[in-house]
Amino acid sequence: MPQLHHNRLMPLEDFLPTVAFVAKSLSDENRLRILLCVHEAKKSVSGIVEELNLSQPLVSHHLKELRRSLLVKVERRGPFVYYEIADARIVPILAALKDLATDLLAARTTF
Amino acid sequence: MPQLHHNRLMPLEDFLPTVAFVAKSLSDENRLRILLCVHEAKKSVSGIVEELNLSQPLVSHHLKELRRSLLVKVERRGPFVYYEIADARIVPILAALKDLATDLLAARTTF
DNA sequence: CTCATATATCAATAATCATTTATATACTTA
DNA sequence: TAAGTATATAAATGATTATTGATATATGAG
Repeated sequence: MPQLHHNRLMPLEDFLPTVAFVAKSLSDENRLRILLCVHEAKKSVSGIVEELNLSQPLVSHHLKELRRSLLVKVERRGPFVYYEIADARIVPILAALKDLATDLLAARTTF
Repeated sequence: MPQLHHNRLMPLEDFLPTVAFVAKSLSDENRLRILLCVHEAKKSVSGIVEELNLSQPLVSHHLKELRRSLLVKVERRGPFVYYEIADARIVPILAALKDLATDLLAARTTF
């Protein structure tokens, strides 16, 4: 088990491609809805489709993208494929982005 | 000064378009480089151009996008236009994204 | 094996976007 | 006003992407 928690010692600047890649995965509203959906509980594709009222190919497409960025985990059980959030820390990060954005908007519209 | 800090009470789900919009602004490596560049100090466009070795129109283009998402503030002084980070809280958020992404990658490559 | 269902992939389309080159605008100085 | 510099915008291009409709693959039931 070599270097545990080496992450916090590495400068942010060296990981900008990685950060940009993850941010791109978070840059679509439907993907964020799917991400929060599978954060509540492990969900099948059809479950997500019904819950979010999106087409099945669209959900599969976005799930593929979320898999590419490792934000979700997959598990096949019978004919169903279940997705769940890979790391719950993404949610407070999204909340922090929301807080920041709303503060910036509030400051912008305050005269 | 109506409802201060109303943000934390609002559910994340209601702000997914906003979050997606900000995330899109963070989804380009050059924009992230510019953002960190103007985080160090207030910088002119030409200063950013030299420091990052990007073309001037490209830097102007990305600065426009960062302005659209309110992540940077602008100030004209003489012929120079200075940009600075609008809210320093974006940096720890980026660091958290980096930590999360590297952890996910490490877990992925651990067998 | 056949059928029904769950999910993934393919093809096509329209839209968005990053980048470059060229040009326009804004400001300062002489 | 004319010239020079700083920045922004425009036009063009190639690349990526979100979405849809059709089809393929995979799994389980009978």
